[in-house]
Amino acid sequence: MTLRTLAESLGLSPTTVSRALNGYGDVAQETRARVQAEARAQGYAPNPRARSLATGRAMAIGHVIPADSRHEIVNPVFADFIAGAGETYAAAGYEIVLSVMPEGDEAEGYRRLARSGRIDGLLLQAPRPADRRIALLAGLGLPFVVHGRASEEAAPYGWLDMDNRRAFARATRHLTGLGHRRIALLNGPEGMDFATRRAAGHAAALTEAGIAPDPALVRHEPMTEFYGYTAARELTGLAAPPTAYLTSSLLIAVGVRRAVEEAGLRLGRDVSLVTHDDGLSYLPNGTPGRPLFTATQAPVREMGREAAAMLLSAIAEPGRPPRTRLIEAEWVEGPSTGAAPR
Amino acid sequence: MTLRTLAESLGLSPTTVSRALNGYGDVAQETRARVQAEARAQGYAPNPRARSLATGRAMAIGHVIPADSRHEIVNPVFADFIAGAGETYAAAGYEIVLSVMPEGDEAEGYRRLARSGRIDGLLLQAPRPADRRIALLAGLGLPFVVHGRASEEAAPYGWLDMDNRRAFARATRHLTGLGHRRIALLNGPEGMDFATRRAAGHAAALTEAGIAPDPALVRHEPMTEFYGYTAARELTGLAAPPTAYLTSSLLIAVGVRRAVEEAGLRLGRDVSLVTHDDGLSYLPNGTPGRPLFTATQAPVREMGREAAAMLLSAIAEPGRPPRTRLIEAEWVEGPSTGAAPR
DNA sequence: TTGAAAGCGCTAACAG
DNA sequence: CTGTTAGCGCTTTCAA
Repeated sequence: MTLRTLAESLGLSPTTVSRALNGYGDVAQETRARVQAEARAQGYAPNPRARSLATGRAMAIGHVIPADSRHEIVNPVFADFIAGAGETYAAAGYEIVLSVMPEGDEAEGYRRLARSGRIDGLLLQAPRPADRRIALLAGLGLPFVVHGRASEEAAPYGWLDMDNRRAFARATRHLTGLGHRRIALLNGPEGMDFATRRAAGHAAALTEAGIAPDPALVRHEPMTEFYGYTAARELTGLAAPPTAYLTSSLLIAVGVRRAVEEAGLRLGRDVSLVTHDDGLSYLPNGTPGRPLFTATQAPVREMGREAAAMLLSAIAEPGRPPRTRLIEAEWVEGPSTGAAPR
Repeated sequence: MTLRTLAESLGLSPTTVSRALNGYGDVAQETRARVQAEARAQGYAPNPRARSLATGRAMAIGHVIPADSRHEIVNPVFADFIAGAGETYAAAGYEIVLSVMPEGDEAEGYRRLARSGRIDGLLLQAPRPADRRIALLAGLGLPFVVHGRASEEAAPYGWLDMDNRRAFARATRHLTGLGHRRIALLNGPEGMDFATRRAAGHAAALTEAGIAPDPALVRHEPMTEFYGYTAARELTGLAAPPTAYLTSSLLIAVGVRRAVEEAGLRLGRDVSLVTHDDGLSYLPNGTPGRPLFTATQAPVREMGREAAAMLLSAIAEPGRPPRTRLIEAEWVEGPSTGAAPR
């Protein structure tokens, strides 16, 4: 079932059929109706490969996974983000092409991807403060949007980020407001832009409260329960242990809760905890209205939808200056905080 | 930079250049070397769209995400599986096309995807015991491999699954061997094939030990910490509470641990727990050699690699009877079990 | 309002 | 061993 066979069975030329189907003007109402009816009846679907070759548009967006990755797709944040983006793409007729980028020559990988013509745009995730991929992609002329930011990148580029600094400052302020002065930060991996911003927010709020940031209370690790557990164990064992914890993910918080309880303390009474939470469907912070932890919550799925929309519009209007969007995290009160330090 | 311009700059015909580049025979050694050198020098990369149209192969594999999904990509199991599969695809020059399937007319969605020519094969995840998608895809003639099985599907089809029944029977047997007689099963969502098989393994091992399965001790829910927590709370409150727990995921186990500890019991002493663990990089069961929980462990990433290989070979040799592969879970001893019931 | 013709960039018979 | 010739299925000028 090709455009041509369909045209023949209608006694029309492929041209007319194509125009009728693609909603171009200059086709008689009646002809268009006939064509559409026949197409539906025969179950005709245009071949995207051919269409793509003819139009030059791939109708697909690239998302990249580093091959070695423990931080990308495997982190449910990215999966939820992609799921959200996928909804937007699907509505616009775009597919997602997931590219597994071999380790090593990253630049060449991106270049190949751009040249390949398989995708019309790229969504970049997990940027570092001085991420080279941004200059690279800008140079390649492939439209892209970054999920997160590269804080040290001077040139303008499109991004959508959560206000990490503000969320962590707010959480810290909440804790200083309760009288806490030793507030540990169990952050994500060092070198990630979001972790840098979170640390900055924490430090700023401490300084604001007249507290000198204590490097011994700030940790950077992959965001797993085990890390939260071991870090909190060590911290509870300090001569002057923290009275409050700020954690970068629910899993870290789970680990902290465990260590704290093993140390004979109770969360929300002896020790306070605020965590960041990406609102993951797979890792819910309790049930709605009944959170497990006090948290700053980001709508990751929604962010995926929105980033995708930004990218699609960048593709549709090349030349436009890139847009940026900063999302505010919500504040969710749970039982894990509220207590003044003992 | 097209094949033609490259050919012109070499003074050869596009045909020869194409053959030289694609490793066909019938090209002089020297010509081939010259062509390859020039291609590299000019940074030539063939246009996959054109190649795809000419060959009829898309060089891409489809993975489907239901639009409503809380069970698919958002579950890190699927993400890790896809990451593994992606490695295999990448090595063979294939991309992953992630299709977000709108809710509702699923069948039509798959049909469209098959007709679209965007993909050469499909990897199906999260099957139900009587999953209609299998007959549908078989009818469409699109090669596919199922991650998991549809137990009630009679016709042969390719699949790769973990031996859920056996893993859960083994875990249960381990617990009955310790003398436990009230062994709760906190399973995954009802209706998923894997959950059905896990329940069957649990029941079989109980029966084998002369214990009548107690429906009150078997639960089905999404695999979150909250579920593990609430279910275990209820179970610890029973007149005759379970002395051991078998859980379908690490997050459930985390919830159980919490409920159990809140009830004043200690895991591994007062109460035993064995969990299933998919070996996720994002949700590690402790660190290697130091697990948090005793577990049956499946190598999900590796399964992804292998399923992808099966699919690629099904694509390469159409007509071959479909292959199937059953993966054994490993047994990992942790501190959460080992105790006889009190 | 419709159709003919010329590609999009590549592969694959078929000759030479 | 190399080149000529047709397509793959669709879009898109340009004429009619």
